[in-house]
Amino acid sequence: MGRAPCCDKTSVKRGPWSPEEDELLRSYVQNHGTGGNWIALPHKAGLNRCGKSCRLRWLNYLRPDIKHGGYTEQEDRIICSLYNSIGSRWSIIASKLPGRTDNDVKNYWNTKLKKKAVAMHSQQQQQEYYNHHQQQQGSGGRARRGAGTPRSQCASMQPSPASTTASAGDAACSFGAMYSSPSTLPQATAVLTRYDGAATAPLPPPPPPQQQQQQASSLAEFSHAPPQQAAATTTINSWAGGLAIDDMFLPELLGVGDFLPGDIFGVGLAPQLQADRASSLQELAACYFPSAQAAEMWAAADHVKPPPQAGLCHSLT
DNA sequence: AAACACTACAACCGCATATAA
DNA sequence: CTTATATGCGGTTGTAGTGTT
Repeated sequence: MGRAPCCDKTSVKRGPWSPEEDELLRSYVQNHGTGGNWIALPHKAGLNRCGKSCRLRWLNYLRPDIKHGGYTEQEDRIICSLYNSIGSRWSIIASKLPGRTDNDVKNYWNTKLKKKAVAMHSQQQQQEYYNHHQQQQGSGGRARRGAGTPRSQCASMQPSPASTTASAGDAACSFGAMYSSPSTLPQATAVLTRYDGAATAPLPPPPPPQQQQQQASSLAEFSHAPPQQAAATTTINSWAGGLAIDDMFLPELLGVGDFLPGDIFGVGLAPQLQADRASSLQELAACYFPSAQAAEMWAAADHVKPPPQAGLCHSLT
């Protein structure tokens, strides 16, 4: 049959860790390692704790390479960029930030960064509203997204649908915000779709046929999604709508200098540059494909090689 | 000084997936 | 192949510290 029970949760200590417990766990792991068995570890280490709790304590707090607080501007941008692209995949985001844990990044986002994003998004919308009215009053000049707004971090925060948790009151996670003013988006703005089978938010109403065609062609042009699925974007819920690419930080994250819409997966890059960045691109691409099959479909489209088996998405921090 | 509100973050909970028996 | 457990992860909660009234 199966394995032995994890622990008796009624008899183990819970709540905050004491310095003594920390020291016991730290010294044990440093001397013996985890042994790949967190369940047995607390007993061996002389701790009256659940193995799960020990693992969490070690990974999120006691590891020697952990950084606490003091997030840099660059880290903020990386978090925003990745959240914008892949949603609340904290372990993936944290893996891009040396010394940071998923729990830490998650807390940082929920307590600080999200509020900043909401404020900036609100400011951006006000600006768009203002620009729209200026345009209607015949002042000429096309409304520019974010015009007059400092192009700083999180200015484009519009979390992906799948990142939402259906908390209707949460402006930062408002699906509608993504589509709040599509007419004000520059016509050339590319549309990025990503796979997420667990999209919880409702899809926006389908655009008129002409716009659908235009959207499909923009998808084909930039090839953000595997072509077979990109063509079916408007009919397959798994491709959870469109996400405006208005993000200046992914290229920095990926180490790509001149970023063009569509370059996330290497399309449009010079061959040499594409080769140089293949690893990073594949890592990110891996985040978009739920299965090896999808990755193969992507590979069959002759864009990039399929993500490695043990890709970014499967690695822990 | 006390009461209340807010913030930050550690820890817990539950679910999905991997894996051992 | 089936079942039960281990592990990893994201969401949520609890609480200590700090600021405000």
